[in-house]
Amino acid sequence: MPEGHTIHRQATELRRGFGGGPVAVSSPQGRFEAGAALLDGRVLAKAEANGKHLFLGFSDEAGHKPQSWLHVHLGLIGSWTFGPLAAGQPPPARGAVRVRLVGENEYADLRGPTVCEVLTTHDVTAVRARLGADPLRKDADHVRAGQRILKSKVPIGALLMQQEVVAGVGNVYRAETLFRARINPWTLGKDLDQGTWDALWADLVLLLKDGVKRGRIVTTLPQDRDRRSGPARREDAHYVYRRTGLPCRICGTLVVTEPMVGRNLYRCVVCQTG
DNA sequence: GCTAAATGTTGAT
DNA sequence: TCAACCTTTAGCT
Repeated sequence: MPEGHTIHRQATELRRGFGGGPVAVSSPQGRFEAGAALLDGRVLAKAEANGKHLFLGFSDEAGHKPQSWLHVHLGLIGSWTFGPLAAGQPPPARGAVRVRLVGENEYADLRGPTVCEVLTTHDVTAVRARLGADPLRKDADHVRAGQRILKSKVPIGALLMQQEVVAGVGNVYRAETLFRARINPWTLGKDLDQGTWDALWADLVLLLKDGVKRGRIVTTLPQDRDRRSGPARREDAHYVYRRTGLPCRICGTLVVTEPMVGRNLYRCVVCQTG
């Protein structure tokens, strides 16, 4: 379920499990053999996420700067799985493993990514330069994103999905943050004001951080859930995302879905008039 | 148990 | 504009 929070979580897990030590890199599936050979046996020096992009930096020796990077974008169905290494036993064979990392005590398998390639530090800088403000990064420039949004003739619902504007937000977060702000997703960027953008950004920071902590996306406030106490159940996690035809948690109007730039957009036409 | 759709992006046509 | 990626889950029978 890869929106930005997932990738940041995985970066942390990879850093914790493999950082600072040599990593055996292979491609059981065979589609990344040449790339794997470039990285095999080197030390994982960095693991960081930028929006939905993951960058693993490899160096020749511990403590050195990385010269080669594994760049991964999971796309729609890509995934990482992690597991402990049973002594002397290879990790379980299941599905098409594009990349396998084997460290001292654990392994990580990558399946189904859209992007999986080896880059130089220079290339990594170029990829990152194309990305917009990431709510999960301290170096995020939300003012710059706002300048772009507040003069755009594109609907805010589409702008939030543009990774060169805001990096890490996907279909779930865009639908939910716009509902929480009661904003009509079809409102053009230029028709928003600075205060509205600042509030939207603050909410995205809050939601994505919460997503990293939980490992899943929960956007509802406890008082808006069908069961108002205890942990949020899956069917209680969202206001509008994938709730087509169900009553809005606030006003009871049925949630509608309609395509926006080729993706399903969910909203409440009564609550979201801002 | 089966089928369709899905949190996203790239590259070919 | 469309296929590919190739897994997971929701929804149906």
